[in-house]
Formats: sequence, structure tokens, C-alpha cells
Amino acid sequence: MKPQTDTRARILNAAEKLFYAEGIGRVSVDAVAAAAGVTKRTLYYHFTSKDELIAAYLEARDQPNLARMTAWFVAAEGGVPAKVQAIFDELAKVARHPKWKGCGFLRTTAELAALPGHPAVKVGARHKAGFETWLAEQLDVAGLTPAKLLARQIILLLDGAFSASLTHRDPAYFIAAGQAAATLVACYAPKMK
Amino acid sequence: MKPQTDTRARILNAAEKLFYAEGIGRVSVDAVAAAAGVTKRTLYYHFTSKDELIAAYLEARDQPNLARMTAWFVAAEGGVPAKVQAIFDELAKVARHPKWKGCGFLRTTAELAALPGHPAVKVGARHKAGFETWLAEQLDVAGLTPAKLLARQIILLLDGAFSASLTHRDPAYFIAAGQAAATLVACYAPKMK
DNA sequence: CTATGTATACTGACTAGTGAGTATACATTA
DNA sequence: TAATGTATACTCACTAGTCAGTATACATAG
Repeated sequence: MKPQTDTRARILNAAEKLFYAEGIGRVSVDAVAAAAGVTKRTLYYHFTSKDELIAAYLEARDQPNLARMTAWFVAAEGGVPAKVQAIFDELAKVARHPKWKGCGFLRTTAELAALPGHPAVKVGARHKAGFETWLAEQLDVAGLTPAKLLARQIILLLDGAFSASLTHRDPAYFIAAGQAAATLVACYAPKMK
Repeated sequence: MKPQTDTRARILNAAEKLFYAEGIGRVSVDAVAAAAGVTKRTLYYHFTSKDELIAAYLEARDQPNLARMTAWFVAAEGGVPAKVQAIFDELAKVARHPKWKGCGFLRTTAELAALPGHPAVKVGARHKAGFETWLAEQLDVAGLTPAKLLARQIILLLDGAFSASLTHRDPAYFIAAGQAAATLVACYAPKMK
């Protein structure tokens, strides 16, 4: 039904913006409802709890985030090492935006570290695992080995860059991470250049 | 005076435990005071605000954390690459403990991402920068170049391992990060082995 | 050696406001 | 009329921070 879909989408949209901007613990359900232009009761009609809303927020970002990464990868010129580095370079650009506040998945996981069974934590883990799997496939297809280990190490550099760039408010960490990723690829498979 | 020091230390000790275990946003000042066995008013006698208490919590962890890292580095057998890898291996052990919940500095920075000027965020940035500087020196002394870039990339792997291990509740990410660090060192300076 | 003054370290009760979540009722649409 | 969606108006626990006052120690003045 249209009204439902529309209202639900507006709530989710407001939640995404506020949760990412302020952090899930610093945003009240009232604030989300107000930003969406609905009453709190309406929000609770569409989502049974704040925890569910938080999980839905991350779920909604899962595919778009992945799609953006793969788009950068596909669009980049050169071989796979260059394409991997392109992801870091693009993220460095994004991180320059004043509204950038790190990775929403990582930050939510950090906030909910005391609640490992929280639905949002599971969504976050699934998102990160999905990207690692996708990357391993790309490396494997390109003949870069060991694809799985390499993918994991690149993910580590990526998550580290999210954290360090946020800590120091300096996108240069993404550049250094991208260089490290390229170095690792080249080091394991020097022939591929 | 002894009583003051003692009380202040008890409050700080309670804050460290609770803030790390639950996250700064999920722990009330009342809870810290209760855990320390003092009234809230007494807590506010020693700390002017919760924000100051949070900053003091990280400040108190700065030196001990650094000391633990350097101790692992010093105690490890072999050359600098092996010593670097030892830090990751030791962290993997620590991460197996059920009470382990990632890096307190990173988690606090993530929670306070909306407040870049927060005193605790500054303490976190200083802590991470301090470790990066220390590591660069160790690499430089050992003749491993480029020491600064290498140190930064190893820090990125470290922060990534904190994040990914927390996300997946799997210390294996520390092992993979340690291998990546060793690979990078070997790759830049293959002669050093 | 007493009396008064003052700084330190602390307490219980409180305020003003916010938190998540809900009982009930009114509207729209199928 | 029955289901769906939205609103007003609440509950009650909890939040950071404060008020006004107290016990103790240690000064210095008489």
C-alpha cells in the first residue's frame, strides 16, 4: 500500500540520516519521528522497537554501500590492483566531506559492542563479510592468490582506514591504506604487476 | 592527601571498567558512582562533568596500553618484523577473552564521531598518534624503510583488526593482519628478511 | 590549650528534562 | 464494517547535573 510504504520509507530515511550523523545512542526515537514528520506512535506502528529500527537502518545501507564500492571498482582503469586502490582513493574523497563520519556499520558495532546478539550487529557483520567475499572473488578471477587471504587483508586495511581517518580527521589514511593494499597484491603476485 | 587520591582513583577505576564494558553512552554517571561506592555528588566533586570523566578514562589507559604493546614488542624473539607480528599475535590472544570488546579508544571515538572537539576524542587521537610515532622509530632504528609509511600501514592493519575482530567476534583477523604487516615489511625491504 | 576560621572531602535529596514505549481514539480505504 | 494507518496524550524509569548542608582536619588568634 502506498501510504504505508511512503511513511515507512520516510521514517527509515530520517533514521539513516540521524543515526549516521549523531550515532545510534545519541538519537532518540522522538527525534527520528519528528524528522520524518510523523508521531512516535506511527513510528512504533512500522517498527516494533528502536533496536529494530537501528537494524533496519543498517539493512537499508547494505546494498547501496556495496553497490557504490563495486561501481568504483568497475569504473577504475587498469588491472585489479589499480581497481582495489581506486576504492581507497574514492573513499578518501568521500571522507573529505564535512558530514562524513566514518563507516556506519563499524560505528554501530562499536556502540553495541556490549550486545553481540543485537540484530544490527548481525547486519553489520553480514555486510562486512559480504564485501570480503565479493572482493575475494574479484581477486580470484584475476588470478591473484591467495585470493581469500588477500581479500581479508585488504578489508583490514579498509576498516583500519575508516577508523584512523575518523580518529585523526585525515583522509590521508585512506591513501596510505590503498598503497598498502596495492603493495600486498604486488608482493604476493609480483608477476601480475 | 590520601583520601582524595584514593576516592578519585576508585571512581576512575569504576569508570574504566564500566565504560569499556558497556560503552560510554550506555553507562550513567549514577552507575559509575554506585560502582565506585560513592555518591554522585562526590563524583562531581572530583570530575566536573561526564565528558571530563570520559576523557580521564582514556587518559588513564593511554600509558598502560602503550606499555603493554612495547613490552610484547621487546619480549618477542627475532627481528623487527617478527616483533611487530608478535603484537598482533598477543592481541589475538587477548581478543579471545569473553570480556574483550575491541579498542576502547576506537570505540569511544566512534561513539563521539559527532563531536570532533570532545576532549576524549583528542585523547584518543593522541594515543593512536603516539603509538604510530613509537613504531616508526622502531622501524627506523632497524633500518626498515620507509619507516613512517610502514608504521602508518601497520597501524591501519592494527585498527582494522580491532574493528574486524569485534565485528565478527573472531580473533583470526588479528592473525591475518599480523601476516599482512610482516609481508609489507618484507616487501619494502626484502633484504632484511 | 582553647576558640574560632577555613579548606577539603563528602552526602542525601532534589530538579528539570529526556528516554523508550503505550492506551485509546479517530480517520481512511477496501 | 473491518483492517489499516495515524494522532493525541500519556506513563514511568532514568539522565546529567545541582542544592544545601555536614564531618573532619588543620590552621591561627586569644
